Amino acid sequence: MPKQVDHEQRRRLLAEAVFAVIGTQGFEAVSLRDVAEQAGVSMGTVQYYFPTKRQMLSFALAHMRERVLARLQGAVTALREPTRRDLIRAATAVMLPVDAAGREEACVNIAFFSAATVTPAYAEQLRDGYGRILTVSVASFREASRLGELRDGVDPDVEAPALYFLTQGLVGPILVGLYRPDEALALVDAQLDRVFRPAPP
Amino acid sequence: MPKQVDHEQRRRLLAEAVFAVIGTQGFEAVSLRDVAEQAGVSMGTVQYYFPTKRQMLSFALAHMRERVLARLQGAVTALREPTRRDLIRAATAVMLPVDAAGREEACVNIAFFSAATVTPAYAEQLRDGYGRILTVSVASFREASRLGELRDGVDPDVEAPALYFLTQGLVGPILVGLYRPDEALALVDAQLDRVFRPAPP
DNA sequence: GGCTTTTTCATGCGAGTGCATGGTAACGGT
DNA sequence: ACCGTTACCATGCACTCGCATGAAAAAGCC
Repeated sequence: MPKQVDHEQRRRLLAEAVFAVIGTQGFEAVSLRDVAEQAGVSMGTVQYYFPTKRQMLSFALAHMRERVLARLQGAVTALREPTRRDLIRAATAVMLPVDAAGREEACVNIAFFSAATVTPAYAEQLRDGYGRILTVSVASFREASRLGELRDGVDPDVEAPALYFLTQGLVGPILVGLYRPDEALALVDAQLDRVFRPAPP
Repeated sequence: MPKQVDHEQRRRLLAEAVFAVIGTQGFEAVSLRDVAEQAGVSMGTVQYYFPTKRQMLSFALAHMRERVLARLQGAVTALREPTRRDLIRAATAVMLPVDAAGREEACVNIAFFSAATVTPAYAEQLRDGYGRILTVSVASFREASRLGELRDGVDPDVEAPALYFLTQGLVGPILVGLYRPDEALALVDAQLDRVFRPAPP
């Protein structure tokens, strides 16, 4: 029984094609034909790996989550001797559309957020994904608080969601050109300044 | 020359139908037939008032902005002897999907944000609309700062965007059920507590 | 090499799309 | 009362959509 291709890898390839189509032509323009063309295969192949369009999009959403997490992991491990603030700042920067990859991910994510308002399955996936990130963020802030890195009177259970939602709120405005990435990062830094104790020289 | 109907009002009616369709079936499901049925008219009528679908959606986006501003105005004027913090909090609450109207508006807005990533005309409209709100917010914070209502060392030019983008970032998570409206308002209040001086008894 | 299984593709189909067209009802001015 | 403008509607058309079908190509196993 021959099994020469890795189905999961093939699906990831198609998911990347989905991202490209969403990023260049928008979510509503995603069709099986466009995805097939973008991936360089025929339409039948797309159907072979995804029985239905919705399943394809659902897989793409799951793959997008993993892609973001991978990029986040990479950005974190790239730091040499980072402080906790450095880690949080790097993770925040990953979620902002500052480069091409981040912008594509942001476009895809906002598209799925929009679709999630009428497709509960997407909403559940987004809850899981972002809820996990939020949990990690809270844990990181709590650890910083335990180590005395935060200013007096700063509640990590408030500041973690605050920074997280601030970041989320910056994505849309950056995408439409209302705010520049450097302005957004400056705002994030200002927030971090107010939360973290100044570093001892 | 008979002119018995108000074209602008008719367009607003159709725009409201567009909102209903987006809110219940999603942005990509918006068709001229759906809008016509939702509005209780025929498809030809929709075409009569909007030469093309894109112009209809563009008008709908502009009308949505006015609807939000009207609801914001209403919420603000409903307050009796409000403090500046009360005003800012009320305006913030309007932009969060806490009730049915707010939720519908949020669904429509996020849909247009998504579409704006590939439709520059939408992006420009969103920039104008939200940029205006942001400007007003900054002005309000500056006024509060001038009157000494803010805590020491608080920069209104930082806090105004921070609160605004925090609010924007809360919209999506509330829509998908990751965060509850009361949690979001609590976060906003915490932010306001940190920015505004405690009220003198 | 033959054969089965896996993988890929081309094509067809019904449904739905945006838009164009021609026709019809309603109203205001004279 | 009549007519022209306005408002509205039903229908047709070319197109695209997701999905189903059947066949061709590729690849491991005997």
